[in-house]
Amino acid sequence: MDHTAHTGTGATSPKKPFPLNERQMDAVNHTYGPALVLAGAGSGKTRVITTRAARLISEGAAPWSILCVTFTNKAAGEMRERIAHSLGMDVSRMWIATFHAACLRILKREHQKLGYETMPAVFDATDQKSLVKNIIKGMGIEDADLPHRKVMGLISKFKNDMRGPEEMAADGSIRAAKTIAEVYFQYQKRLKENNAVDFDDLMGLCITLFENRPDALEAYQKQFEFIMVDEFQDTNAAQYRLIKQLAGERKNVFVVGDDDQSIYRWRGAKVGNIRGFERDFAGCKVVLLEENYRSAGNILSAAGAVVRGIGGRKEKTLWTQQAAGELVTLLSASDEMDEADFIAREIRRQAADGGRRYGDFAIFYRTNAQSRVIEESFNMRGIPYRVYGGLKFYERKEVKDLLAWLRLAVNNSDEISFRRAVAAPPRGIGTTSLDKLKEFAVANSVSLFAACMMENGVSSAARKKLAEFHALVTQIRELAQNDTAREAIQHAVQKTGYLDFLAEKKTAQDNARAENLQELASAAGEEETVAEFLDRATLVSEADLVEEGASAVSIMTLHVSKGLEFPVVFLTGMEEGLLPHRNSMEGMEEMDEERRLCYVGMTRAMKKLYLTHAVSRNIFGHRDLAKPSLFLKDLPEEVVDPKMSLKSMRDPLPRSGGYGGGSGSFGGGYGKPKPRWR
DNA sequence: CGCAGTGTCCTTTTT
DNA sequence: GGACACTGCG
Repeated sequence: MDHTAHTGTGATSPKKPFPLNERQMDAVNHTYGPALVLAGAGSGKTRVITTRAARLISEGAAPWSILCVTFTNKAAGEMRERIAHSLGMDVSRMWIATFHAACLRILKREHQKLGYETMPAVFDATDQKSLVKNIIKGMGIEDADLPHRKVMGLISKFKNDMRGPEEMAADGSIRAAKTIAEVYFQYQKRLKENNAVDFDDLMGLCITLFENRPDALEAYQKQFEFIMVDEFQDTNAAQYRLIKQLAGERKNVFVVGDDDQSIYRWRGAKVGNIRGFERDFAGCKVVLLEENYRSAGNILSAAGAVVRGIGGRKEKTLWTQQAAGELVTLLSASDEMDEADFIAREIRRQAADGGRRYGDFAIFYRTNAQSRVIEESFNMRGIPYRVYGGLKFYERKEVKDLLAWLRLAVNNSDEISFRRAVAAPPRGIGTTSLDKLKEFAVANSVSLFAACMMENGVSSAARKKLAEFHALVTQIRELAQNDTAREAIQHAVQKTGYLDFLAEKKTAQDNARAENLQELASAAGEEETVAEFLDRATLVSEADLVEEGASAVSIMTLHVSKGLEFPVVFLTGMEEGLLPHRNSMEGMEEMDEERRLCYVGMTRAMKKLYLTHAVSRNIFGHRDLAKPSLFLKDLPEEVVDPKMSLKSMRDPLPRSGGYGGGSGSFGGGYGKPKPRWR
């Protein structure tokens, strides 16, 4: 591949013209004991990790003695490939995985030691949501008084801090702590009844296992002679604990991170783990990677200015041997349509000139809701694009419905899947029958599924239907045991009647849904078991789906963009309330995280960076005036080329009020208001 | 019991 | 402009 198509992780181009620099070599050659690599954006950290892993193996380490934890499955796959390529050998026995996938793998072997007779199912966000809502409802509380979103967030946060319901109840800083703690308690109980675990439990259970069973811990400590952790700044307390457990006395832990790219604090990530590491692994080797191989000089200066003022950060100054390159274009659009149109025209122009391909461009935004306008503009002009995130493929209704059948077939105790499958396609079993069935199941301590075949007190018509349903699931269970995942899905689509159900309706949406089911079948491997496929389906992330060198413009949130790189980047919606987001503008810590998010987006750009903002934007269906983001004020004047869209010049202020204190000015940001638009 | 139509609340960011 | 809960009809 000669063209600079984007690659997935910080892995950068497959073929590096430069040899490793001195500091990179220093890190690569570190063998025993703890090491902390502070790696700035684009400083070649992936290369350091893969080169080191390859070196360890070539010097005699067994592939399976290396545990390498990454942030996305995609990063894991790429690292594995690069190591295999550089060694010219099979490294499938190396442990390269996300925390979640690695823990799942451990639990598959060890779940019985934790009291699970059969391997529990992994509930995803949607399943969690149904469960939590169900519990809240069961407690007789209105959802408005206890938003399930908030409850889920708190439960997750506590789990990631390894704190239980009791600790939550006692936490004075939380409103309605007692009630939410009760939901937490019920939630754990119900998970167990469903023979299920959630994402956070994957880590929590491994920690518990290692705490309670020194023999198990010792076995893994012995196996993992070398541990490497990528994106260390985004590890949470539980993950860090796990690393410490596995590192044991040997302490061969090599972590790579960048506190400037810590953007998951809201999810429990602790940047403080970097400082914690220096304390817990006293005397660890510290390597600072500051040479950036990705971005042109002006991009780097602009990005650096955004995070410079953040308190308590590890001082790093990225530099590059590359030329300054083009100026960073700062576009003021009059509204979000105008913003989208500018981007679309700019991309089409550059693609038509032959200088760039559509795959060279990426568009980032803070919230998923911002994608729609951009899509519309692209559709109008026939520009190919792919949106990552938003409604995820595996969370679409039809996909979830079908997966529910498979999951129920594999795990008969899974009540959430039962309820979903029994209702899709509709088969005349409604809330009344299900309530009765549930009552019976609880009274007799059996699963809903088992209750179908018993004297369950449901009306006879419904009972017949339940028995039919039971038979169908049993049939699919047999398919699931004998067929490959792909075959099983194809059969299930037919047998459940789901395809016929969609075919009857014939709306455009139903056709799309039928196609999605087809896509689901092709997503399943031909050599994969159903159980394997279900695990994979639960743990895929958005970033995993970003295609290498796609011939379409990539559109995604800033969070998804982490680890990627593109020749041309548009960072949109640079407005107060959006970036920084209104919900994060209160606290200092939150604001700093917004800055880092901005920094992450900017540092994805290799050759050219555009920052765009709109003067007015439709939000919740109401048009609001938006001030340019205060982050723009930090940009050094000499690297920025401010522009106004033609529409804005004609009509810069559609309503009274202005923005940032005056038309054409950015509130005295990077110097005098002297727009040099062309 | 299922569905379509109406009204309400919204929305950060995701492994 | 959308997800989702509720309602009232067939």
